[in-house]
Amino acid sequence: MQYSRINNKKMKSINKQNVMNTIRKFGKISRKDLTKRTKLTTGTITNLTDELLKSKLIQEKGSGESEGGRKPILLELNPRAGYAIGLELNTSQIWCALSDFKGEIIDKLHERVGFIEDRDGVIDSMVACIDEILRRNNVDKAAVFGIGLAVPGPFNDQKGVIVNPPNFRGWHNVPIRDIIEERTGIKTYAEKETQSSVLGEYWFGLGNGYKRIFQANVYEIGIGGGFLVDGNIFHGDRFCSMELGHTVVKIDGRPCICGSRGCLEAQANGLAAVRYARESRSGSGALGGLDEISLDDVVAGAEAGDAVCVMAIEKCAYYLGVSLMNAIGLLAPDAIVFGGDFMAKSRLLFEKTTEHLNSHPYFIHAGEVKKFRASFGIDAGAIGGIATVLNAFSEI
Amino acid sequence: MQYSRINNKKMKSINKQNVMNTIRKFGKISRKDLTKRTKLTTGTITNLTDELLKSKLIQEKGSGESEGGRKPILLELNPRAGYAIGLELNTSQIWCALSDFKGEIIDKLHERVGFIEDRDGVIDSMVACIDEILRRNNVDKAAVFGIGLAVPGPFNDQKGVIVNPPNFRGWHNVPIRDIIEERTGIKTYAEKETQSSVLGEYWFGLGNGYKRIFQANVYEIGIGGGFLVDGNIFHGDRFCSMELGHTVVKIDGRPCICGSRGCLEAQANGLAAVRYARESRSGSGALGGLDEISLDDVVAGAEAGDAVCVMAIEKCAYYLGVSLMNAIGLLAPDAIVFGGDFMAKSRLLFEKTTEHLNSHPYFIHAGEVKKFRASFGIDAGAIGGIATVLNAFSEI
DNA sequence: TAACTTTTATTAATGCTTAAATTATTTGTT
DNA sequence: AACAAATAATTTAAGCATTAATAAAAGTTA
Repeated sequence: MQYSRINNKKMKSINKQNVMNTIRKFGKISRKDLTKRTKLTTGTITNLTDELLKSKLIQEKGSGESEGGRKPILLELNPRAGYAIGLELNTSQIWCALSDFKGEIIDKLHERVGFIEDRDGVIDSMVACIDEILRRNNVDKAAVFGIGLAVPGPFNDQKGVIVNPPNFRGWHNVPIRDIIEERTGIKTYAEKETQSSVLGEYWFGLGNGYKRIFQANVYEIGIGGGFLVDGNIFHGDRFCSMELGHTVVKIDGRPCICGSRGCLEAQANGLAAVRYARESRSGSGALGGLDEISLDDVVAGAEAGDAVCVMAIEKCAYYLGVSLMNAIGLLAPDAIVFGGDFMAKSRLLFEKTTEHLNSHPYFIHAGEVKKFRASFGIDAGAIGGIATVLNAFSEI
Repeated sequence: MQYSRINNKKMKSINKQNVMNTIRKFGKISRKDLTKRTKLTTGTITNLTDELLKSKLIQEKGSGESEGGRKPILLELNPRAGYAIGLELNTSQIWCALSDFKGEIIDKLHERVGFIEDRDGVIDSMVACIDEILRRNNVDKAAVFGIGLAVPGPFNDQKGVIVNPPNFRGWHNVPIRDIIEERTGIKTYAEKETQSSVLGEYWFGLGNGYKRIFQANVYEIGIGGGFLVDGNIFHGDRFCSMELGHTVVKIDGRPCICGSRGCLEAQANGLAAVRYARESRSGSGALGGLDEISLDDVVAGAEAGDAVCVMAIEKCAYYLGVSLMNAIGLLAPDAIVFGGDFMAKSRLLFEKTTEHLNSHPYFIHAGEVKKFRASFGIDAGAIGGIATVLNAFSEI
C-alpha cells in the first residue's frame, strides 16, 4: 500500500481511527479485546481510549463476562456524541434520515420531488428537509458531524459534482456537495447512490467481514454499481467509477437513454421486464389493456408461475448475469449485494441471476462469491449517506 | 484509506520506503528536493539517506547546478546494491531478464517452450533460465533481491497459484511462486502477465504520473487486463482480477477456449482478425491458399489499404472498444495502455480502438483518458517482473 | 575578500509506542 | 472469610522517530 509521510501525529491519528473503527464494528468491546484486534499494546489502548472517553466520543457501558478474573469493562460509541444526516436524491424523491453517532436511525423524512428539472427548487427542498429533520428532533447544527448525500451517477466523486445524469435534465456539472455544505453550514460528503448503498451495507448490513464487495442496484428505471475495497469506496479518477448501468451488455441492443445502445440499464431494468412481457403477449395475440401492465404485475405474474412473466424476468436476469460476470472477472470481489427496488420485489430475478453466476464454465470461483440481497430498501442510499459521514469521521 | 497498526518502526519503514521510491522515480535527486517531494523535514531526510548510504542501497553521484548557494549533492540508487530477475512464462516461450538495482537491464535470455503440457519440464526450464542468466553474468544468488514472475491468468495473486489457464493443459492449481522460490532459494513474487506489464510501464515506461492505469494486452492468441491504483497492482480476493479477455462482449458470440461464448478474447484477438479476413474473402468468392493467411498478412494488408483486412482489424477494434469502454465505466482510469503483439503490430487497431473510446455519447470523460501504446514489446512481462521485485522491496 | 544564499548536518525537544512492572478486580478454593 | 490465582487495566520508564531550531559547509556575487 502506498503511504504518504508519517509522523507522530499522523501515527496517533491512524491508530486512534483504528480503535474507533474497531469499536464501531463490534458495538461493545473491552480494552483487552481492542488490543487483540488492533494489535496495539495495552498501554496505547489505555491512552487512546482515555482520550476518546474525555472527548465523549465513546463511553463505558457495563461489563462483560469474567474469564476467570477481573471482568472487562465494555466500551461503546457514545450515541450522543453527535449526529449524522443521510440524504438520497433521485428523480422522484428525497429520502432523508437522521442518526446518532452509533448509526441508530432517529428519524426519517421523505418528500416527493415535483419537477426534477427545477434544479434550484429541488436543492431548496433538500435543504428544507435537512432543516426540518433537525428542527423536529431538536438537534443543533453544531452537533451534526456531517451530511452524506447519495446522488445519481455519473458523479465526479473527487469534486462532488453531479455530471450529467440522463434523467436529470438541466443538472449539468452541479457541485452539489459544496452547495449543500454552503447552504447548511454543515460538513457535507457525497457519493453516487449505489456506492453509498454498499457502504451502508458494510457498516450496518451484511457486508461486514468481506474485503471486496460489489453491489448492483437494479431499479425499475436505473441500474447502478458500487464497490468497496477493505471498507473503502472505490473511487474513480476525476470521474465516477462503477457505472454498471451503462456498460454495454448487448451490442446493438435497445437504445438507452444515455444515447448508447444495449446498455445493461436498457436491457435489464424493471421497465425492460415490462416491455419483454408486453412484447411477448402481443406477439401471442393476446389483447386488452396490456399497455397498462406494470412491473408489479409482471413480478406477481412470475411469482404465480405465468410463463410470459417468468420469461420476462429471466431475460433481465440473464443480462444481469452477463454484466455481473464481467464485473466479477475484472474486480474479483468476495461478495455481491443485490439491491434496488426491482431486485427487492422479485425473488426470481435474484435467483436466476445468481444461478447464472454460479454456472460459468471458466470463472469457477464466481460460484464461491457470497451473494445476498441488500439489507435496506428505499432508504439504502440515505443509510449509506450516514455511513459515509461516520466513516469519514477521521479527523479526531 | 485503511491503515493497520503503526508504530515507530513501521513509521520509519514507510518514510524510508517513500524516500526510496522518490529517488527511484527521479533518478537523481538532492536531499533538498527529497524534503520537498516527501514532505519530510531536512533532519529526517539526512537521517534516512544516511542509513540508506550506509547500507549501500543508494550512493552520492555528482552535484547539481547551484541556485545561488551551495551546490546540491545528488543521490541515486546504487546499481550494484543488488539484482532483480523478471521472468515471463507463456504457452510458447520463457523470457527472462536480469537487471541491476536501478532497473537497468543487464542481460536477457529467451527460451522456447517445447510442450507446455510438460509441466515439470517447463518448470525445470524456468529454473534453468534463472541459473543460466546468473551464471553467465557472474551474479551470486545472495545478491538477488528477488524474482518476479509474470504468468498467465487466471491466477490467484494472493497465494501465487496458477489456477487453470485454458492454454495450459495439466496446469491446475500450480503454486508457481512457492515452487520457484523453493527451487531457486530466491525470494519470489508472481503476478498475472498483464498486471506485471502495467507495473513495468509505470516504473520504466510512460505510466508514471497517472493515478489509475488500465492496461489491455491484445495478443494473437490471448487478451489480458491489468490495473494499477497509485502505483499498486489492483489485486482480487483469492482470485485474479482484471480477466479482461474472458469478459463477454458479444452474447452468443464465438465459442471461446474457456468454454463460454463471445468472450473478448474470442472476438478480438489476432486469430479473430485472421478469421474475419478469411471469412470475408471466401464469402466474396476468392480462393487459393487463403487458409494460410497469417496475422502478419492481415496487418500488412490493412496497412496497404486492403478493404478486407481493414474490415477485419476494425472489427476487432470495435469489440475491444466496447469491452474497454465497459472497463472504463467501472474503473474510471486516467490512462489506458495498449500492449500485446497484435496491438504492437497494428497501428490501425490502436487508432480505431481509441477512436471508439473517444466517441461515446455519454461517458464523455472517456475521451479525456490518456491513451498510449505500451513501451515494451515481447519482454514487457519480464520487465514488469523486475518492477514487481523492486517495488516489493519494502522491508528495508 | 566579505557578505549572502543555498544545502546539509547537528542537537535538543517533543510525542508517540512499547515493554515491564504495578495495581485493580473477579473467581475459585480452602 | 481469607487467600491464591487469573484476568483486566494502568502506570512508568525507556526507546525511537520526527521536528524545529541552529550550526556548519559550500558555493555565488559584488
